Amino acid sequence: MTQPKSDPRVLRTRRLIMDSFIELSAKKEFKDITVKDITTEAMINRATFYYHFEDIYDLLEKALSEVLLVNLNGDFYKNDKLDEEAFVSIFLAVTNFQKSLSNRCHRGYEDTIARIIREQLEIIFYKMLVKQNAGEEDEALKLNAVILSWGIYGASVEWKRKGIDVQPEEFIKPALPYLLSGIEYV
Amino acid sequence: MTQPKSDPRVLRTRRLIMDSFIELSAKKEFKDITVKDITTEAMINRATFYYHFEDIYDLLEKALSEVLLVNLNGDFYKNDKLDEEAFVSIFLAVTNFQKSLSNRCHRGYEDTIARIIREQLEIIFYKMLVKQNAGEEDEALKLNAVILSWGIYGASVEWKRKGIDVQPEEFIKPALPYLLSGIEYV
DNA sequence: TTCGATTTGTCGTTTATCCAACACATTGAT
DNA sequence: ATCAATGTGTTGGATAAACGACAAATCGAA
Repeated sequence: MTQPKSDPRVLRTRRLIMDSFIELSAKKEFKDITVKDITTEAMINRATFYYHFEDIYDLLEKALSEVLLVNLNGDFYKNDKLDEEAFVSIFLAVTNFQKSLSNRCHRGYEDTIARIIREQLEIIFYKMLVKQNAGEEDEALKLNAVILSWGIYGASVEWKRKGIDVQPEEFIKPALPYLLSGIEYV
Repeated sequence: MTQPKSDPRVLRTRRLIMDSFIELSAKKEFKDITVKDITTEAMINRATFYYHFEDIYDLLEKALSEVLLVNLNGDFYKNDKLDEEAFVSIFLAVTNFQKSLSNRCHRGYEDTIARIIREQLEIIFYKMLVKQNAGEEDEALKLNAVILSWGIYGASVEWKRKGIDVQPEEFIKPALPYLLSGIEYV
């Protein structure tokens, strides 16, 4: 994992690349986007791309993570504790994210996207659990975060399967007790 | 005179600086704008500013040149020849430029602005004269360009003195024969 | 005036970006 | 199947940008 650099040049270049990629994603499918397209749009050298990203899949991963994180942070980070309201708004963020993706047509990468979403959820849950239960054993919190992330992600998949006519709130609220049964530190 | 560099880093940085300066000019007066302000807004290092510009006056000069050139190129470069229509549209560009400047409040730099406008006009006229009279003696064309630039610039000053209720077209059209008397290569 | 704070230019070093070139896929048309 | 064109990923050397530090200049208030 690359540690976050603070050099302005790095931040600027990564932003240019990310924005260009998201821009292009709105026009083409992922499979038709080349590294050359991105670097041309971003007006940076192609070699510079490889300085920051393994390849185009690495970029996809990081771009998706970022977009999802923006979605998540906007909403629920205000009250800082994992109550019912927090779970509902996290679930809403995830389902909104899935909807916006299906517009952008990243077909053929559902499993990649799934993994990214779940990993990000795990990170978020772990952070919130640490805040809420300061001083607890790390491993136990980590395990809880894993379970919660799989649970919420599974719920979003199930919601998707049911079709868009079901409101996410109405779907998740009755399911929450089941998801939380067996969770220690919430 | 610095020769135009083609390195993308150079172009990008200069654009960032220029845009930030123009941005700031809309909010503050020129005298209240510091190099630090500009580089902070542009998110570039202060030392990098001095790599591209002598000082803030150098930037003012180059920024004004560019803005004026954009004004000029947009309009009249289509028909490529110095007929009456071309003179009218050049004059319009200059007077529009002066109006937009008086909004942006660059007080105390009227003479600098004047010089820049005239120099740019000279460059434009020379280019067009070269196109029109391919193969003529350089010095004669240069002289004509100088005379034309002073003439048009003088006319714009005179127009400004008269107040904005006079339409630029109506002002310049009757004056053109006087401006052009004694010009050889038009 | 004097003092402190801010701005201005400059410099040497480190780091990110550019560039040209390369071998190796992948693609698409004939 | 072949060939040309295009994309991929990597390298080494050149150059621009970042950074911290510095002395000098400018400004404003005590």
